[in-house]
Amino acid sequence: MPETWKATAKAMLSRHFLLGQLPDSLLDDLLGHAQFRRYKRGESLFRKGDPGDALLAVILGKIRISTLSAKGQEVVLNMLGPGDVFGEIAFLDGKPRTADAAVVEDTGLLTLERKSFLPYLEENPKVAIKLLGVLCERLRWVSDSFEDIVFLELPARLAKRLLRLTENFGHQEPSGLRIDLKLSQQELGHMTGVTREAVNKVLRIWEKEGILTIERAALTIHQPEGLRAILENP
Amino acid sequence: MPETWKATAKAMLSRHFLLGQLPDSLLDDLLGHAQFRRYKRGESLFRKGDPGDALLAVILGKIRISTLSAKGQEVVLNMLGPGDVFGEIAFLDGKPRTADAAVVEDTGLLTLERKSFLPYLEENPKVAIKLLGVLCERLRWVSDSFEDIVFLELPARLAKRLLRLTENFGHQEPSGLRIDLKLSQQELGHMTGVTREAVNKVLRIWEKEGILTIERAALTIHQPEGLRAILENP
DNA sequence: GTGGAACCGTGAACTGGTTCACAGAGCCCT
DNA sequence: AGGGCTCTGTGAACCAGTTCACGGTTCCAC
Repeated sequence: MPETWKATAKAMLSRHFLLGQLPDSLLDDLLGHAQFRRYKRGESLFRKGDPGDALLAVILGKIRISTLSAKGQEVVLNMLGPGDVFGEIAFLDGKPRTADAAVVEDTGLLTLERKSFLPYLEENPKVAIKLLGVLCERLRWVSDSFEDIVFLELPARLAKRLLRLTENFGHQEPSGLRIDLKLSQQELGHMTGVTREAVNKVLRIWEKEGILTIERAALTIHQPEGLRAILENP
Repeated sequence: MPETWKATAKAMLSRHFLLGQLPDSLLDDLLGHAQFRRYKRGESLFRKGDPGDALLAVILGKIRISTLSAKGQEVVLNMLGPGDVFGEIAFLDGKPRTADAAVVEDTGLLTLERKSFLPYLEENPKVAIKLLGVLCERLRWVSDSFEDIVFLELPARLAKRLLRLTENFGHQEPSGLRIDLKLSQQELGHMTGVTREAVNKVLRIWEKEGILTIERAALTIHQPEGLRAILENP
């Protein structure tokens, strides 16, 4: 998408659950301020504490949002794919970034700079209101994750995470839903706030029960209901 | 404050870290849409999942924001005092409340209804932008709490919480900073995601070390540095 | 193809925090 | 002023998840 990126990006944004409701002309305006760039897998986009203040939208590829503890322990907060928007916090308040963002596989991103956008925002309250919606959504998500980690124990947390991953990244296959993010058990541990070994033990139990099968960089869920059941009861 | 509440409320809001920067006329406008009411201690303002969509501001008194797990375990997310604003999420997106709010001690609240405010918002982008700031602030706070709970263990979490409480609710006394929220060790447990007994054990150690003294419904911190030190190392 | 590197599987010992159980302290209501 | 409450202190058994340790797999680069 070397030169046609604007069209693709517009199509993508207009499919966004909130931004999509904006009138066509406003979307064009927005894109007028934006830039498109490609990134290679492994690249770091920014780190927690960095001053950057751009808003980013994933056009294609996969992005990992994470944080490191003082002792180097990592937590993956989210995995993003095409259509997802991130970096809104620093973008909106101009303060340091709240987490790390890195490219998981080759990616194209839309970038919107704070300074080129703020004046525009004042004149377009509709856009501001949409953004309020985006932030509320994000806030609900984070609060939810918070509750999960204090209330649920590992099996439930892991089940929930896998279900969420299937929603965003699962392909339907004859044998079941396949998640083929390059997802090591280590990473799954980081997503659930737990060690590699603990994840392994739970996954193997589920494999024995026929709920899923484990492959190298992928998982196939045969019985999503099995996972849902774990969420419901003790 | 039976009839003069508008003046008091205005004074309070103008001291708010973000809303205070709004021009005087806008503040008056805002207050024109607001209502004042008193609440008795123990009253529930709303529960998670309720449809309510008002924005609330504490004029005086104390409010507890919390959630319950499926099995009835409670987590206190925050304690609010005069000048604090809450309920913005449901207010802004019109969806169900994300947590419970209850009155800890007799309280006066300013209430702003979503429907009477939304049209106004479209015409005053400056207010929308301030609200974006408020949401960013909240998002940073929640993300922070999230990291605390996965990265820090109990002593550090508790130390951090106590320091935060002294900031908002501590009185300076000859012997040290006194927190006299009616704060049972049970509640402290709820705030740190841990049992009453676990809190007790840590507090007693600190008492023996002279960092603080425990009274019935209060704590006196003699050496805040002691707590800060716990945050820094292992 | 082959040698390393990164990932997976699993078991044993350990640990921070829970659960249960019970005894004492302070509080408030009549 | 005394009887019940809720809150505190503490110890013993227990448990989910960690840490450590090590052997086996799969992948990829040369």
